[in-house]
Amino acid sequence: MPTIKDIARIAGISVTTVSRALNHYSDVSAKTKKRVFDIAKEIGYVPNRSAQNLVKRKNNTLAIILSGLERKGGKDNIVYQLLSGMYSYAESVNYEVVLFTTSSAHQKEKTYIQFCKEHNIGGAVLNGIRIDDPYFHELVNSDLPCVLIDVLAEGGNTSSVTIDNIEAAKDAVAYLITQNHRTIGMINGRKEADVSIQRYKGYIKALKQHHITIDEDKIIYADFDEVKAYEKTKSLLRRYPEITALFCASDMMAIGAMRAIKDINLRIPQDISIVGFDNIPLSEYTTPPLTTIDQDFYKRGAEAAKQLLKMIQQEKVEKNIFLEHKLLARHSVHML
Amino acid sequence: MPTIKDIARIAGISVTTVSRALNHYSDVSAKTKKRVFDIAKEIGYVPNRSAQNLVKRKNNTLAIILSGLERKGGKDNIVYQLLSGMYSYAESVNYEVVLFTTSSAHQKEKTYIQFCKEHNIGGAVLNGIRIDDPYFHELVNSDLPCVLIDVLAEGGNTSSVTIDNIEAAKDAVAYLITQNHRTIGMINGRKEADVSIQRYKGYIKALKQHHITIDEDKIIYADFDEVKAYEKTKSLLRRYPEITALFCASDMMAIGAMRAIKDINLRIPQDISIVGFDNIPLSEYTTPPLTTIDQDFYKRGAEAAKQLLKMIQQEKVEKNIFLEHKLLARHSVHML
DNA sequence: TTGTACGCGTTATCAA
DNA sequence: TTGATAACGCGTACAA
Repeated sequence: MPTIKDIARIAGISVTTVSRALNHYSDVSAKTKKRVFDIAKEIGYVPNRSAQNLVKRKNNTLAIILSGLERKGGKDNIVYQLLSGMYSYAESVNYEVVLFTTSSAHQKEKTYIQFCKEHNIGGAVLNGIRIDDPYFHELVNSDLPCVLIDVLAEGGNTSSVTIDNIEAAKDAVAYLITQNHRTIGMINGRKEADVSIQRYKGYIKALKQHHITIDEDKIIYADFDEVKAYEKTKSLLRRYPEITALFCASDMMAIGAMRAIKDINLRIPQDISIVGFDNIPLSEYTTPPLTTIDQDFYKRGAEAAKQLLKMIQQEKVEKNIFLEHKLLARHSVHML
Repeated sequence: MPTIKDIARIAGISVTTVSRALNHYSDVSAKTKKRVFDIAKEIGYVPNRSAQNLVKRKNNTLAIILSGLERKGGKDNIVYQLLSGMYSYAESVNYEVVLFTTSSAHQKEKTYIQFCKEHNIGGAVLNGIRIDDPYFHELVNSDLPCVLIDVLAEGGNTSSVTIDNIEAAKDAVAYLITQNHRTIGMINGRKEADVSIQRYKGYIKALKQHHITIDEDKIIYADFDEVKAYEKTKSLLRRYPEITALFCASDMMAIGAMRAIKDINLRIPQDISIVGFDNIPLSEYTTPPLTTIDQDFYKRGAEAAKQLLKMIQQEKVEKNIFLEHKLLARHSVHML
């Protein structure tokens, strides 16, 4: 691999001059500069990033730390969208993105911080990290800029990009209520998850506003998992045949629930109405198409990267950025 | 950021010894070693990858070069699966994976090779790169180990991981024939794409084996795009109302075609049978569920990484690896 | 406008 | 078992 030394030797000048020419310093004669670039091109010179990073002590790289990149995990397309949005913004400002996963971290006993420092990462976007993950706290409490997806930021050098999950859940449930549903079950995610807590609050809020009695037994937790949602929905509906509608905290769970409903020979939406959350690509293709809360994960990723860059450049940023959401009425809800 | 120098200073020993201790060299006394690790932990030492890479001249990094990481591109989940599989294998052998996209390359006028050399990449997996991309040839003809997904390898230091697309397409069409279909249209991808050429051959082969007349006009190209498939299918079916079945070279196109069929008031599968290709997650949720050719992209990614590693380690490898495929009969095909 | 000299953090060579 | 020294490729203060 040719280096600037080679260019210097061939051109008969010093490496300093080569370096400055390559970096478009103003104090290099046009002639020298051209010569340097010609030679560089001719011998196929490519700068060595490691050497550059070493001397510059930074490397224009953002990390995205994911809770999983597992075989079955991508069905909802959320990670992809996030990555895509983040990548696109990073690219536009000449940054690169590297992936790191929680599984990889724990397997190698390498904390997120270690990974970031090793790689000279400027800042990290975190998605789907459980708040009981010790590595998570270590990172969030460090001085490394972090942007959290879907978890409200508190201390440290962190901020977040999310939607107003309370409002969104409230919108979903309120919609069911306007369609005259009064006995509405909820399929929630994980009790400890921030989004689940928020969406639970929104559910409660909507019911209260319409003076509907709350029955905690009609709220079940299915870990954001399609299969668990399937099973738990089955037993929920058997226990409470009076339920006419279901609010699900994710589309994947809604899809599991839809299958459960069909399997116990109930019709959607005539017997059971259902609304999901996320608007994943799949939700458009179910039968019937799923009414859901739309949120834009591509934009979320891009916003997160943008936010992160500001933080890296020490600009002042809002602690929590709330993006738009909207109710997308398709055909899984029936007016009573 | 603390360095080995700091450790050396605190421990009162040389950096050489620290380095050797950290790297588990056998010629360091247990006592010294322990002391080094204790201090390292205490001051929060993290090795600097850039420095390591600079001196070791290698990286333990694989690249995956993607044709796109676009907002709308991930619907089929293929890139995710590939990435997931590749990542999982790479992780198991302590390699890292970095992403690079064709759009990013062309936007910055940075060739794939440049990217790889800059980053000291050991080898690259390529997916979805058009063969008329000049950067593609530059890379494939270089000495950098490359593994191609879905494109047969020829010269250079390349190999490929694919399925037998001819056989797979033949299986799909033969299946339609066993269900007594005789007028079978094909929705293919792109005339120049390797997989499209192979699948075309398989389609022809199946028809010939059963002595069915081939009508090139019943083959259309929809660029692997759902919307284009929708439109082109509409006009195809109007032109040839005698068609009873469609073979699609991708599930996304099949999904577009299904919508077209419904929109012109034909029923699936009673009026038109349809078989797709890929077995993407979506295909299971369509109405009716799509009969398709199943291929495992997760495994493909893992296999590609494995292959790449062998090449990097100068082991002998097969030029083209063919993975399994199988016909997955769901409910979009009707027996005549 | 150009060159000299040094340092970034790490590993490898050789000698002690 | 340890240490001094050089080297990896590059950027930059300072001098010329």
